Amino acid sequence: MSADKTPVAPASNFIRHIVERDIEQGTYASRQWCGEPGDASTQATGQPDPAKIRTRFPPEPNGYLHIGHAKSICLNFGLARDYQGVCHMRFDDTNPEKEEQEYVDSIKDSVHWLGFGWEAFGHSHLYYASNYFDFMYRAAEYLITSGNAYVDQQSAEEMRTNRGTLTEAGKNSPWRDRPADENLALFREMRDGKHPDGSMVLRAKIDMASPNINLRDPAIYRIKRATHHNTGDTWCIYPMYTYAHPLEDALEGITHSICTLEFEDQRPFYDWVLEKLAEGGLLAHPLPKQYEFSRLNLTYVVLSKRKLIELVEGGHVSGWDDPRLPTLAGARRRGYTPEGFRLFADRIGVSKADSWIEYTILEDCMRETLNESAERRIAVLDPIKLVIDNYPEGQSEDCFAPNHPQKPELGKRTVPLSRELWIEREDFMEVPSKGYFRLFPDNTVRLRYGYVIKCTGFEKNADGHVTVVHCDYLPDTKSGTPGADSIKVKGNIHWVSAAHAYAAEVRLYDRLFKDAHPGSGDRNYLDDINANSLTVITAQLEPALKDAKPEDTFQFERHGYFVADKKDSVAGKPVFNRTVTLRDAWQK
RNA sequence: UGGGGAGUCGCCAAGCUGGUUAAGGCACCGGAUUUUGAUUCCGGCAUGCGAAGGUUCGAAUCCUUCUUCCCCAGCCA
Repeated sequence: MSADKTPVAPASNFIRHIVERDIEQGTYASRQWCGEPGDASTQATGQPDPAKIRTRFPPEPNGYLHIGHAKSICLNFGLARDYQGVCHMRFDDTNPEKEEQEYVDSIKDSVHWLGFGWEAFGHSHLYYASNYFDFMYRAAEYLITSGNAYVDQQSAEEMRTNRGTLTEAGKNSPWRDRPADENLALFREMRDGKHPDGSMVLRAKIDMASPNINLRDPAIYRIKRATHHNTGDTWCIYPMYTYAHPLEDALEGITHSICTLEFEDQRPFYDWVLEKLAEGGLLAHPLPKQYEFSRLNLTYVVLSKRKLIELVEGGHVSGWDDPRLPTLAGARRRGYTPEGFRLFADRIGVSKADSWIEYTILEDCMRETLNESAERRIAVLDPIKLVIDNYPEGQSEDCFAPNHPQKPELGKRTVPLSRELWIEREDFMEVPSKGYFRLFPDNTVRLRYGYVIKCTGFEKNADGHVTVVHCDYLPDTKSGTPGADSIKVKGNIHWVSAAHAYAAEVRLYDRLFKDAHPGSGDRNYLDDINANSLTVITAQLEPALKDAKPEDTFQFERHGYFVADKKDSVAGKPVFNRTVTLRDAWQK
């Protein structure tokens, strides 16, 4: 069925147009690539770059990836894939205080899980900003000697006041016109640990009166005595993101540097740095260009790093991989699929408009991919006993259920039928509501893959709750036999033999927030938490489910998609997480 | 009251070097098939492109004014 469904090419977007235009005009055709990142003279020894374009996914390893990152990953790696390019996996690790190896590992894992890799043209394109510290330092010295940077000894406080405001120009630092050789000596002292943290900073010398605040002599190097996860204690000065990022891109031969809208104001500085270093011969044209797109906003979800941390540390969820969290680790445990995320990324598109994607779009992408891939199984989540009074006690027989209705090649499995079954509580009504066509007194219904039965009665307990439903089966109506269709019934309910069922823990997840825009208005987003986002039940499952392996996904027929939990399942005793329910036209 | 962005159907989003019946997806509404009230299939769904003027034979596309929303004053990224 998927064969005749030609995969729809991702919708066009402004970034694709730019890439296509650049390829057509040969904007980057003259780039040299020596096989690894390097400055102008190093790359000059290389060959014409076999990659038509180079993009990069540059997370800071200071947290877990979330759905918003998935959009960026699909964009950057997708572009490289579609235009014979390469996407570099790059860790932007310029702030040792916040970064850890643990995050590096989980990020790599998530990118791979999403289906992308960084092996191309015979090389592994895994890079770290920290590997460029030597070059960044050298480039900073060049900026100093060329009169484009100076060491400022104002306090952070003074720098802030002298930066001016959005509407007023800033004031020049008293150190702004220090001679280059003094700046150079001071900068070297900074590097050599002669000055305490925070005592001075290297600043680009641009324009304190610029209407763009980011151009009012931005800091590019700070003193910070911290052990770096990669370079250890080699350095006590570290470059700032705004300075480091364009250099990283340039050294790696990145053609299209794609980031989110909030960096738009930063672009003039990005170009400024690159241009200055190109003038000095440290970098070669053509230089990378930065393009910005709007970040993902999802209804009912919170994606800010700060809030995610708060949810985890505040104990509102069980950890970074809690299935209710929008982290990729959580989504994976929830049973969300890489295919679903890729479909989602294609579906929501890329633009510069602020937007809120409806959460159901994501769910629908998961349903769509899971419907295709997940085998069907039977599970009774809210069990009530059904007794077939005319079925012999102690007897049982096999019924045959296809593993996938649209894929007969996946075969069938047997499910045992006996006198006492578990059925879904909501599949019986003492007094049927209008349009209800399942079980109620005197109604006939099919036991899916089994017999047609007729409801003959029911029992109630003292509280008035139905405890047992009674029925008779019609012997000649077994599914797959010639008489199966002799009686037409509208209702079709699933069941599990009580004597053979596997009673398992099943977690039913719902959205973490009850408001589409958590924390909007003057509310605290924590007050919008849905108190019923997790329901743990004991369900009665068909016997075959006992052998499910961690991360096996299934459709529990008439319910939804479920996954055997990655963490809490043990051999022979899997527990299941509900990924997403099936659509239900009836409940509306 | 500085600078940078964005406003096309309920939600996304093409189109924007002027000329198309204003793509497509999701949602929604019909109807068909169906041993999942699932899936699949077929059909419907913007005289309208934030607003008002203007240019033009012709404008979502060009010009002017207005309006709404988002981002920026870390030695974070």
